[in-house]
Amino acid sequence: MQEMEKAFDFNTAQTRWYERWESAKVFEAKPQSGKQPWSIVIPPPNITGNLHMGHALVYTLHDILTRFKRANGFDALWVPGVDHAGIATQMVVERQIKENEGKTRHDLTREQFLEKIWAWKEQNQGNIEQQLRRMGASVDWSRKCFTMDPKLNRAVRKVFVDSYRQGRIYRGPRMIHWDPVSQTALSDLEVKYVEKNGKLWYIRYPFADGDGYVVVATTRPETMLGDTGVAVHPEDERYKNLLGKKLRLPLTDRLIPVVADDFVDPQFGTGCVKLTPAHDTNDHAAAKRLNLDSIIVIGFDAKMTTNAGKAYAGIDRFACRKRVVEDLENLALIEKIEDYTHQVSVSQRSEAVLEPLVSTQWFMDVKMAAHESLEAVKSGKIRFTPQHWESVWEHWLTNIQDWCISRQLVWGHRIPAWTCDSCNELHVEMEAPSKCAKCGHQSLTQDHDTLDTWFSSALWPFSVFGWPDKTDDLQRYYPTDVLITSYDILFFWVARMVMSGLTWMKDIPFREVYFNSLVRDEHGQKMSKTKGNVVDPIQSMDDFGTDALRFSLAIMAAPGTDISISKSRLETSRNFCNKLWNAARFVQMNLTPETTLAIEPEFGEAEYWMARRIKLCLTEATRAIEHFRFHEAAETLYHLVWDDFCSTYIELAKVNLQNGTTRQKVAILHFLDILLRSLHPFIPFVTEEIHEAVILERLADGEPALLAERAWPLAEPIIQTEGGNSSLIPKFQEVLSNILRLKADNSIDPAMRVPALCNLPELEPFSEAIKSLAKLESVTFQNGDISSPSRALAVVEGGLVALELKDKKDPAVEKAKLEKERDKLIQELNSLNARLNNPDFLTKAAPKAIESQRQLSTEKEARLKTIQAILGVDNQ
RNA sequence: GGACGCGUAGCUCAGUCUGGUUAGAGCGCUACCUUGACACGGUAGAGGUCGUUGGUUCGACUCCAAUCGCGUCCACCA
Repeated sequence: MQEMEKAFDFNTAQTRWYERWESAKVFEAKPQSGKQPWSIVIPPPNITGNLHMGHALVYTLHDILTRFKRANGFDALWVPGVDHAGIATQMVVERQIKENEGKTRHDLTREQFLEKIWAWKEQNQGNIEQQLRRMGASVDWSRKCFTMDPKLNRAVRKVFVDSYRQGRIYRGPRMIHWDPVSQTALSDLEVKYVEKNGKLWYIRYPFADGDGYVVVATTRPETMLGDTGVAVHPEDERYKNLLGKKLRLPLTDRLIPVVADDFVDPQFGTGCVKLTPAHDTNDHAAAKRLNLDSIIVIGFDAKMTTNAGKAYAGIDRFACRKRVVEDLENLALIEKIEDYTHQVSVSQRSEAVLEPLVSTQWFMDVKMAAHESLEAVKSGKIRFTPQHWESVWEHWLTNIQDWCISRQLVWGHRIPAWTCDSCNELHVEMEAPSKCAKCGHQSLTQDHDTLDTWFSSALWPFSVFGWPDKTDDLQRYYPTDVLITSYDILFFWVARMVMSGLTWMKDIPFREVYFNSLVRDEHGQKMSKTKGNVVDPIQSMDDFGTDALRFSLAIMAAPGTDISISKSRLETSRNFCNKLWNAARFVQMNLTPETTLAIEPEFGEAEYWMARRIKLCLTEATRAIEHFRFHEAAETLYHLVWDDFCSTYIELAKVNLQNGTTRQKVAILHFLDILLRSLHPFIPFVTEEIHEAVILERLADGEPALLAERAWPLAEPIIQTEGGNSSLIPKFQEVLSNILRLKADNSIDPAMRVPALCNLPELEPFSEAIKSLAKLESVTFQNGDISSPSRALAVVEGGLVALELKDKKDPAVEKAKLEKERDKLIQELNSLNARLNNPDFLTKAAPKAIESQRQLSTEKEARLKTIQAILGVDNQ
């Protein structure tokens, strides 16, 4: 038998056990097992990514569920994988090339650049995978996927081609968000609005004929070079007479009309809006209605085009802004300038200020799929936890716009579309066509664009199982059971998975969605590098152990609330692991080799009580996990171990451990075994380590040697045993703590042994325990009055305890304590009795409620009587 | 402009959906204890009336309304 160290050493346990589990294939799905399947897919982390607290939380919750299901007899499968993360990865590698070689991506061919990214990917994918192992994630590595694997790429092409043929995907010029830094189009979702302090320039636009001008207000003066009209509200009396008049657009030689459209807010600015259809979403829509021209004055490089005029062509848009304002000022065409805070659209990834531009891109029409997805949640086929996300879901899907899916990046799934070099005929095919279907020409060029990263993520719940092939895995594990993810990708990912699942699998991708919390710092602040308050999960695991990290996250994970992670929380969890470790160490030290789990234990009062506590807590924990109430489960088990098992049961069992029969000793082994199995999903390493040290060589025949393979213990016969007097242990606890309190109140050295008395003879069997735990000279149980002037008294449920203190007794202290308790009781009784005398309460409240209040009142009366009696004695 | 979340002990948070004992936890704090599982420990204790106001109810931290404060998301106000 190996000796257990005094403190749990998490460092060695961590690597050791993951390797054991992995090589024993504990985490691999077992389709042939005949067990009911249960599956979950990982939200694939970016290959650029490093484990952060958000990941740590998501993986912890995944793993708790997966291990829990596995232990409950399911063929549990957790599919791991990573995401290629188009823009993010390309940006990282670009930066690296710049640093190492001083080159930009334009100095490389597409192929050279791609090669470098693949090399980088090979180098980095292992990093996040290793971190997943450190977390203890029980994923099935044999089914690991990468979003750009050939298998998944085929699924992407299949969806693209079929969607195109069904008319769901189309190509055309549309106004899109252009990122001039990353040089790509973005979808609406990838746009972030940040508040910036800017100016509102009021510019005079002179009438073409005669004197006078109108004044327009703008935040972007440089776009005026592309203006093709000025709009006012049709009902605006100030400007009604101007409709149809021509204006001379300053700095150009163009004449533009004054037009009416009701999108104009007469209250804002001057009530006149300049229209730049090529560079503003609103203006673009208005120009369409009003039949105005669109003039592109800003190019994809964010520099002014030749359309902007000789004086400005080639200048960057922001430099041009300054120039335009100067020029207008020189012409006295600036009416005034106001400070103005407004929302500027930037790329969520690159933070670059975006330019709305008209560009030819690929789009996906998602109206139909959105409608079905809405129904799936409304009808309850998919359930959200917390539920309030359903309203967000509904709002977004009801107002959904077509999705811009093409990106001008090289890293990603290349669009399977080819154009004939001769006749320009478009071919959308799974494979490159050998010749043009229209003219027979053999030279075709593939579209240079790639797909939005989320396009492949959307297919994840079925592409990982080999779709479009009808594989066994797909058959068995789709739909998955649960999705656990962060709410910030509700639209990006969750909605798109549901839409594509319903479209391509004709079935939902998962039955339940649990939105995990945001992890914040110890003061509830969002973590950010600039604030410097980032808590690193790797560091946390180094300092406190993986189990401590996992347990901390789990016990804080109340649905719908944020998590504050702090050093002190991690310490608490580490201490808990250590407590469990030491309890086990104590058990190990006291057992003989012949004490095994094959032996049926003999129960006394303490054992019946402990079994009841275990059953109650395990029932609660089971229910809690099934309802994603991980914090409740963790907390319940925490107190079961610490308060019930360590503080109460072990103390009571010490006598039996020293002198008892084998059957008496084996009870504690069973309890420990059950606790280990209950806690394993939360803290797998320490429990497995203890299991090896204490349980392994005492297992009953046929039990698996690894804790990770053993069953969830709720159905154990050992904890279904009913017997004993259920009120005895709580009474014992109350008596013990009152004796200790009397010692403390009377300033008696805890080590000083004095005699004690108690008039609850049924506690006689616990006299040894009480004597040793309270360090008493003796403890006598007897019926009747035990009060005396030389004894300190305390009232317990149904009786009294007394300490024989002789002249050390401090009557003033005792009197004050009792009076305080008496006053409190009187107050409580007053309000209780007022309620019980209220006819409305008696007629309207539930009988159950009335009964419990009555009982309470009776108990309090009894206690009050006892106290009054003692006070009476003292007063004499 | 909409929608949502949060406001409970010094700190970080549970509890509120399903109204009913004395509102809980961890950390921190006070006093004491190195007792042979554990000082990453033990014992005893102090500390909140649940943002504010009003309503519903026999009864509200819990339900409703209003209000203040904080946070988040969505939306084309130049």
